[in-house]
Amino acid sequence: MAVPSVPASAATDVEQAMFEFVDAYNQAWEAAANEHGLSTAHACVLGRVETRRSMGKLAEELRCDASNITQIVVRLETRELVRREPNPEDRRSRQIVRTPSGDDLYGAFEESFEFPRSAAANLTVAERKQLTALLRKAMRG
Amino acid sequence: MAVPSVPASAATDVEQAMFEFVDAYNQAWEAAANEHGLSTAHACVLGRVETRRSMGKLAEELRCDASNITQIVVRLETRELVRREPNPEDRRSRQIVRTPSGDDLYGAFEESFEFPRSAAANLTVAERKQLTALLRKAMRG
DNA sequence: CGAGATTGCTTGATCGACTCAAGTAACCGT
DNA sequence: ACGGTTACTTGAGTCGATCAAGCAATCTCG
Repeated sequence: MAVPSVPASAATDVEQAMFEFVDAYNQAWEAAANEHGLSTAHACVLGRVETRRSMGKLAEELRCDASNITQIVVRLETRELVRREPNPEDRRSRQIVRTPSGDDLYGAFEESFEFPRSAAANLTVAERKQLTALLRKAMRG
Repeated sequence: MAVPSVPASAATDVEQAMFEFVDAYNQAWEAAANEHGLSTAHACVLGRVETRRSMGKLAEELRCDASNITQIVVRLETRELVRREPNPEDRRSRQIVRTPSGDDLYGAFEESFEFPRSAAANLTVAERKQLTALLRKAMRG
């Protein structure tokens, strides 16, 4: 599915453009993940643990239940893409880190997720600045 | 989860802004759906059938298996949000239509999905035009 | 016309993602 | 040191998604 969607009849022109952009982004993101044998959930987690993080922090950042994270991390661990290390300062907690092969895989994934890069490349320097400013302003502010 | 994500370390400024925008959009969309007791999949389908569509067309538009659509439409039908009508021109095919209460619910959902509207409202008319143009250009040409 | 392929959808099996409730171990406060 | 809280795990259950099979309607072409 992976389609935020809004029927073809989407309101104004900007709104339509926003929808199309978001949809294209989402699609490209999912496709890139799949290319590397990652589900979107796995890619999310793998992305976050570029720097060491606890399970709880991951759950919070990804806005889901801790038990969901457990499950995903376990699968990533059996694929040896991440490791769960004990936290010497709090033995309840576990620190998740990418393994070197996790780094490689995620690197390859990012590489093939060229949508944002190529979107940026379609714009001049000035336009990029403008777009950044407009997006930020649109998002409330 | 619902986080396309890219680690905090996301490349350039525009790319970061794009990510944040997409993420905010996705989140708002999902939240609006949930507010009305809709999963994202249900909201997708319900949105599409504003105008009559066959199962196959839905599957194609939403890029998923036909059996997935069957399942979702069945659930929507038991909630009386859509109806499956026979297609007199091809008795294998079924036309999906929203019921009046489906219309109401989807209307309420769209109403509460104010992200794109308010994003647009944060911009001047000229800025909206600019943003539309930039997004389209970024998306390839 | 009619047998064989194709199309449109449904069913059933299976898996992953997600949530919730319950459990366990470690920590913290008094 | 006991009670409550925190960090995570486990188990049950649901939904979303895909695949393989099946069935009926339609199409095709000899």
